[in-house]
Amino acid sequence: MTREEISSLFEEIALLLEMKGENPFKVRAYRSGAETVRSYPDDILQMARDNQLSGIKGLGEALRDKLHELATTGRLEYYEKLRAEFPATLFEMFEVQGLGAKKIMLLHRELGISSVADLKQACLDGRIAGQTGFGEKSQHNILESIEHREKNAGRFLLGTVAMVVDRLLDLLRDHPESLRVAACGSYRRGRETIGDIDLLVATPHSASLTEYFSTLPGVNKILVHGETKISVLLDEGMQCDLRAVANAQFPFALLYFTGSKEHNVALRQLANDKGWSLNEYAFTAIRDDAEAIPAINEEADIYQALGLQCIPPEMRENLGEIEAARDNKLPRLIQIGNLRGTFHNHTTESDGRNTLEEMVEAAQDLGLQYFGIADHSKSSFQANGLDEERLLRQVEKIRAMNGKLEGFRIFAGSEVDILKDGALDFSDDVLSQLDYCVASVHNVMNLDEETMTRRIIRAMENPHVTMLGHMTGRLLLKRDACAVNHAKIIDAAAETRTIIELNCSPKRLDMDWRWWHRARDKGVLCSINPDAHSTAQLQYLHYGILQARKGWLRKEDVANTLSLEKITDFLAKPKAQR
DNA sequence: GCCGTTTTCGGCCCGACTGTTTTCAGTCG
Repeated sequence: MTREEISSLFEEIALLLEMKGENPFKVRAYRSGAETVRSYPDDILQMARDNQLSGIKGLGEALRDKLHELATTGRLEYYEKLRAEFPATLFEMFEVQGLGAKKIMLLHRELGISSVADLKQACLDGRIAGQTGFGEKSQHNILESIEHREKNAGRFLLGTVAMVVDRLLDLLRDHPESLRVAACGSYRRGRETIGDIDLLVATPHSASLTEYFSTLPGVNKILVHGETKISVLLDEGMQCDLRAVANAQFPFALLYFTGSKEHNVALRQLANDKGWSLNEYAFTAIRDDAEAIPAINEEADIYQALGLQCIPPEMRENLGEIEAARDNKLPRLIQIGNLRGTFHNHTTESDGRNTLEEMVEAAQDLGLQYFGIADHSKSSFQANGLDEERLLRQVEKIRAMNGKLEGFRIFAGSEVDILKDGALDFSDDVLSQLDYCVASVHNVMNLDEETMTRRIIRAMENPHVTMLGHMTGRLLLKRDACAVNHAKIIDAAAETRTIIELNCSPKRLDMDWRWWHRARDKGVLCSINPDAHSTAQLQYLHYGILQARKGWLRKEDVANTLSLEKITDFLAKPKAQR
């Protein structure tokens, strides 16, 4: 068993105990045990096998024994017995908003409900309202949440898909007959959620590639299997289509399967104007007076043939990019290599998994010149937020570390909670001792649009608020964005010289790419922030770059492309002069 | 179930919100 699997197993035990109505502190012990296993900075599995676990905080005698059993036998009798007490489908009910262990067990006991499907039927029959603790409103909300869940079924986060795609592309490259491979579709366009994966391979022997693909590890079920196309269901639950084409067709297929559909329609119209048709295989002359068809080796050649600059995949949404490419006015989009630093990162001091030192080292390994620490503030109890005293101690520590660093600087900040009325969780006096601050909403997310917008703008008006964190609080596929007036907030950001964050966590990708073009034109600066809770999550920057590119952002629109010297000057200036 | 210790058991991060209820339990962050 892997560390991650053991960690999830402990979490599942916590859930099972909750359902049994066990002591909540016992439940918490398993949750924190799961976290300890997940983040322990040494080979904890080997230590478990060697019975060397004593002295690890959060792992007492009971959890140590269980960890030892898991590490040596791969099984846990305690868990298996616990698991057998409940129907397996009961767990999916936790995905319904507003339902926890208590209510799920009540519905199971009173109405025999043991799956989301049962639950939906019971709502439709009106059997939920009237149960203890449930009324009409609860029944309505449950139904709404189930429908939301159904609507998003079969969609996946960009970050989830990226890992699967990387693995499959590597396997395809391994095949001796594959010449070029690529992922297309909404994945290549950097959409924040993905329906299914579209892969493309150039090969002289299509059939052997599709055959090979059908045998790859992770392929769960074959849906369609032809000579040039195969569709499979992967273990992760997503559908994946592979097209195998001749090398000469590759650029056309790449363009066609990348889309978007609307973008392709517009391109075909341009081809028609030249007397050609355009499909996934080639240009074909369709009129006697057609222009000569140039040689096409790359996707860029197709755009050139149509009289366009090559349009980056992220921009292909038919939102003005074709006109811009025709007029030679495409923006020079930001690239990952333009980033010089990043703000909004967490450490073990609040709810991160790595220490300040580890996070800084990871940032240096990435080649960054500066790194901002913004742990949670005191109101975020659930995230172990820092109070004034702990924050100022952290600032002191950062200042001391900076004294020993050459050509690299740590900026001391805070992710300060925006309270319900728009006030901040720290006084101006405390905030003024920081290098910068990210202000974010973490609670009372259900205000009406006007109140929420006013709340956020009030926070931005504070002279110490450098940037606004994850503007809408959305959790992709899980929780809708808060009601906010984007346009008003963008205007206020321009007015108050407040940076807006592009939060790169694949769960958030917030503010949404659709608004960045407007923000850019208003002169609002962006900060591409990973919201990293571990060293590994610094890689989230890649997703942020994709979103920034979708939003037409250039290097000069993003604050953390500034050199260390320039960003230092920038932060030292009063907000109004930035 | 863990921790700290007043070594044998009591305390364990807090608060808002919701929909129920008629004073509060459950959920969520």
